[in-house]
Amino acid sequence: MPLKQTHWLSILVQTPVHSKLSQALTYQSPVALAPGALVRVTLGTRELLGVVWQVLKEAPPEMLSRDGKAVEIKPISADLGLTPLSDTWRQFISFAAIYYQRSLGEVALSALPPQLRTLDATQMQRRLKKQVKSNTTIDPNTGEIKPVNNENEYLATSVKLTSQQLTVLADMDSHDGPFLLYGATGSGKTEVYLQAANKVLQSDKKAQVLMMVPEINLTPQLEERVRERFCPLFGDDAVVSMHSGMTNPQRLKSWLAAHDGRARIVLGTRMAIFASMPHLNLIVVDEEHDPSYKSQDGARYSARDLAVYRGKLDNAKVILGSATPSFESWHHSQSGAETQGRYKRLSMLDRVGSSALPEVVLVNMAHQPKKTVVSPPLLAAIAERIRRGEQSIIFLNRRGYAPVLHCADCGWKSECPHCSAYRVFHKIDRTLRCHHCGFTERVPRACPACGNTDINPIGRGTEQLEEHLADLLRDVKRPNGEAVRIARIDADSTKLKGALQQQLAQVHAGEVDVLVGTQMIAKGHDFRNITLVAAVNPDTALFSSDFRAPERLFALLMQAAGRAGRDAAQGGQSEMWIQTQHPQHPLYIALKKHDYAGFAKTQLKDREAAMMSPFGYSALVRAEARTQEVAQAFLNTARETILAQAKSDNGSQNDMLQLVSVYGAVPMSMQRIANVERAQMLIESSSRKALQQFLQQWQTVLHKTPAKGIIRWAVDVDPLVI
DNA sequence: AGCACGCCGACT
DNA sequence: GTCGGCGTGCTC
Repeated sequence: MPLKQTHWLSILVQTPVHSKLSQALTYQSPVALAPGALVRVTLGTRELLGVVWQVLKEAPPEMLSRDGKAVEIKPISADLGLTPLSDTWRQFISFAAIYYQRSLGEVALSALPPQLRTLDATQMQRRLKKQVKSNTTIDPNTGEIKPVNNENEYLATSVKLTSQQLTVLADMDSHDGPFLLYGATGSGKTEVYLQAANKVLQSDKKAQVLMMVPEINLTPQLEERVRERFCPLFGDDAVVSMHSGMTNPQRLKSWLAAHDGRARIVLGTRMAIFASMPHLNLIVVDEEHDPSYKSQDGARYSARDLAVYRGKLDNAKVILGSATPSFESWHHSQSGAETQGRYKRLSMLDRVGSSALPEVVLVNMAHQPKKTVVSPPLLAAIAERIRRGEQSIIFLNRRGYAPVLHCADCGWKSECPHCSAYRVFHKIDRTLRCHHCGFTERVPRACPACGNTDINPIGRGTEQLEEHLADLLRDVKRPNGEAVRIARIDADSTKLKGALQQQLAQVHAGEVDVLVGTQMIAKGHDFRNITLVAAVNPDTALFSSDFRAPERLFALLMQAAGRAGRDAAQGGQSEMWIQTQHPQHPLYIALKKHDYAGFAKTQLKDREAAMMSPFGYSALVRAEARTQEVAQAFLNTARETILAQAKSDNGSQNDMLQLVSVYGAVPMSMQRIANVERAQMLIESSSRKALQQFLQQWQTVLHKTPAKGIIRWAVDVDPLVI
């Protein structure tokens, strides 16, 4: 029913890119609303959260439904009454949606806290009132209620900055950025972030800072440091967290605090890049090389790349920090005509307290007996640490007891019936578990194929390594004569909530002598008393088909090495041991010299020759179906359509296609997961612009391609693995 | 994506 | 007779 006086609005709701409703919908409102306002609207029988995207100047042209009747434009149900989202926030969402080939509605709505979708207007108002209350404190003496004092006196920190930290901070003051802060582990990057943040927050009463970390559970120390530093200055609710481990009410609370400007610092994982921060002045991306900044579901965005764009939009400085930057960032921060130095590189090569980086020791496993797990020299080195009362970390990137169970008689292997993968043998509960779909069974007594009772594990995982080390070290005694204490940290040992924190605390308290684990312990943890870090079998990544595997291995080993000798007193005697069949491999040679720059240079040369990122751009289309044929046929049909279209069009489309290569559909490297077949198609271009243009049209073609039997499909722009 | 409508099989 | 299976189609 048309209202007497009405305002026409285009409004975004949660709609997937697949559906016909991927565009903004039109509603009307009796009162004027600004773009960015949050409203509730009806869609069919449901009531949904909507974001006002545009205010239309006039009544929209009449839409006709299939049966020829005019589609009625409904009024909105309610305005939630929040401050509208900013123009730059909306621009940012638009950019992300276009760049990553998703609908506006999907990106905008998934950028908001989930609970906002369920609250109606009255619940929202109640919530806001509560929020105001929590922003006040009760004076313990008078019982008087007063607002938190946000204009606290400046607390001078007792931290003494190194000269390189001061240099870097001065450079950040005098340049616009974005900055690549290239700093060795232990060089004091975190202190630079805190100082930079402090400066911004002190100089502008409203300024906000966004700090991103790869995984917040793994870096509680950073959160602690940020709170310790800034809560006394700006109040307890000036620092909020945003990550998926929080409950929905907590997430809403943090989001609202950031949105209305009360939160001065937002500390979060990749999702925090979409936080509404009206006075955003600084973005820090810690460990910017970390793959977890790239989302692997829904809109597959890179929070690191988006951070650079958001900084530009919001006129905020951007600091990307790492000891082993992504090759993309490294390349972009090179001075030279080619890259025009898009980022400003700032280096901090000395460790605080001038503790040396640990010495890298390579053990040539080709000279060891065939099935050696822990070589005698490494074992001796570990034993030596135990006798001295020092700690060691041993890395193995395979959890479970053994990656596969095998029957020597008939050749049966413990394949997962639902995936193209082996089920892993877990001795601890005598199960075979698929690490992809979770399918679990008791270990069979005899070979399921031939009945032979002699079935054996092949290879080894952390569980077995822990057992093996306990055996090898059983006669070694600690300084006080007690037996060795060995612990294991991996996804299995930390399944229970809080288990990780508890286990880490044990290591910190010195209750563990040897820690066995997967890469989850390589990240972010400062263990003071660790003087030996060893990678037992890192070679697999050297010859992986994944072109980023060497980069990741190098970063992981550097990071792992950084765990050792954080204490200046022990820095000199700390060691990083690597057991390898290929001690002459350039990666290990570079690692031995702690030569990230040299390694990056040779790797970037290879990538340039192959026109890979950052010299070329790519996207993947992935399709899932019950059969591989159906998945591939869908992709190939779409490909033929767009190629035919371009051929018949002699103009711009054809020109664009000259710059883009579209390859045929192939099975994904993990071809089948949980009985779903997966196929992918690679699209490459030397021009980002051409690739974007192509993807734009590709999107419509894909939508029109018959998708019978297709479970889902999605485009992944700038994929991590090809 | 939800959610309703709709048309066929085994149950209190 | 009804509960419920998931196929088709619509939502400003």
